[in-house]
Amino acid sequence: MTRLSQKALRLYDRKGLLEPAAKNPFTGYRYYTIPQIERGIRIKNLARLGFGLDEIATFLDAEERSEWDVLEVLRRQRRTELGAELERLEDVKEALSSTDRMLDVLNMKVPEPVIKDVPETRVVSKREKGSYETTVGKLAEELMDVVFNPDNQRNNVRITGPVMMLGHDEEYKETDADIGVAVPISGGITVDEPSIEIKTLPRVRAISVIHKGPYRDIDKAYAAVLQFAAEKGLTLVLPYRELYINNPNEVPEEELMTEVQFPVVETPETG
Amino acid sequence: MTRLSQKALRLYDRKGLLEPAAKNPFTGYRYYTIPQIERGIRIKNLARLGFGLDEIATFLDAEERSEWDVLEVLRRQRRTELGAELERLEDVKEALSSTDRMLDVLNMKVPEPVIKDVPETRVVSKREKGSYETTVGKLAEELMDVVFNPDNQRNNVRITGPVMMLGHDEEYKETDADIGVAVPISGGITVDEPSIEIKTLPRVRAISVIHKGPYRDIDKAYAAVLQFAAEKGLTLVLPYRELYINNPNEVPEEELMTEVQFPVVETPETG
DNA sequence: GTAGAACCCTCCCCCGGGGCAGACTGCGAC
DNA sequence: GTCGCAGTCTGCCCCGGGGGAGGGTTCTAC
Repeated sequence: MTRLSQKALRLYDRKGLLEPAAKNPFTGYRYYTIPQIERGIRIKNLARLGFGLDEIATFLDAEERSEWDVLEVLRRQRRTELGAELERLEDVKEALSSTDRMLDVLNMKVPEPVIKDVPETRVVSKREKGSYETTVGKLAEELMDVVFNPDNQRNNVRITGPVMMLGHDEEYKETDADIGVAVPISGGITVDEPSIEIKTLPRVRAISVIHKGPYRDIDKAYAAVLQFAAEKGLTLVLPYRELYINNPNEVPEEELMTEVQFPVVETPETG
Repeated sequence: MTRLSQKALRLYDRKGLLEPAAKNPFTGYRYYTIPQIERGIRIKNLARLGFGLDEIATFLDAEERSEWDVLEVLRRQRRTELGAELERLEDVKEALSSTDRMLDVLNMKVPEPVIKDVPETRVVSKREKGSYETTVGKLAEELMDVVFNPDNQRNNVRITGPVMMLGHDEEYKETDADIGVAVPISGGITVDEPSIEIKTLPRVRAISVIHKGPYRDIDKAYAAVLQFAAEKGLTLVLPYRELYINNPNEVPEEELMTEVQFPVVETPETG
């Protein structure tokens, strides 16, 4: 009658949520009375609405004491959760609508920004003005030369993560862009060239999106970041970072992976 | 980068879904390579679409061997499941939209039919024609008298479930309705009156809906049954049963509970 | 060289039950 | 009385991880 399984009944008994009126102490058989069946049905209904068992306990308790505001709070809370869940499932439904769309999602052709805490990172870096196309590669090579020079190798200096670009410009500049390149390292590195710095990039909260495919399509990732920031009411903070996850010399263009990390802060209240 | 938690990574390792390229046998530390990170991202994406871990394994395996039809099957299957889930959540959302609606659901003012297997039941019963109002009560009393007569009490005859009405009419009849009343019992009962039968009601699949409130509103329950049967393409079979869960003499009208059980069979194909 | 912070590891309990094993019981039928 | 089926019991493992304990390991900074 309650549409609760034996398992559920036993569980509720153990939790004290619905204890049988009588329990044969010899055989352990559980016997329920009519009011308990009714309570069971209400538990079942609450569970169907997605409440957890402890919430259900709170709910029934509050109801018994006529604390209506508690019920109201629980309901609103649950409705909010449910809204988020539904939204997510709608997206999933869209992604499952056709095989092509599903494969696009799998292959990350659809950018999916997330907010992420990026930890402190110790890097060796160099900053210069120039065009993206030539400068990033050049600086990266210079830094690699430093890391791999015999002195530093002897000191057990190692690369601890992907090479990244730090962008300091508010807008896209074809030439004369303010570009930093950084290589995460560990170990006691020594550098003679004064333009090369050892520093620790601060911990930041950032919008992160992974772009897979030719680098020339990277603007899609940035578009996604901007939209996400606008939706969530976040303010972007410079410098942003671009992490080159795999090596252009080793994989075909289609397989290239780049992670964009754009630091954000909560947008302050106006006034 | 994969947005997978440590916990998830460890789990996938144990399941063989994503094993680290290297595992320091001394410290147990896990180290992943770029292709593994990519695999990790795809696993994460599949998980977001709601696939189970074993399905994900099947999926990635099939993909590797270019068995596209397998992917297609998995996708369709998942989409169907998701559709059902979404439908359910839409109902839940509606139920949570206001406090009143939520309480209506809890108090079973909204009938919710389910399909249920009703087991065999041994009953003592009597059948007669008359009007519902008078006949059910009369027959029930007669049956109770039989069960509680000294002879049967001595033989440990007991009532094992709620009194029920068996309806044999296709349509509602104000008078001259074909009405049976049955009381589930255990024990070796003896009956002298020939119009009272001992029989075993067969096991049936039935649409079940619990009605709470005054008996005069029972038609809502039947309306729900008819609609449900039509939706699922089921054919109703007589006799239906009405179970009187609690006793009208003990509880107020508002608390009365009645379960309607209407046996069904799959509608046979036409032609 | 060493201290301390920040990692990582393994192991165990939690959600809300479903499935299954193995043992016992209740009950109708003979 | 007693046989046998069906029902119930307890207990353990499973889902897909999250949370936390308790212990070892990097790594930077002094």
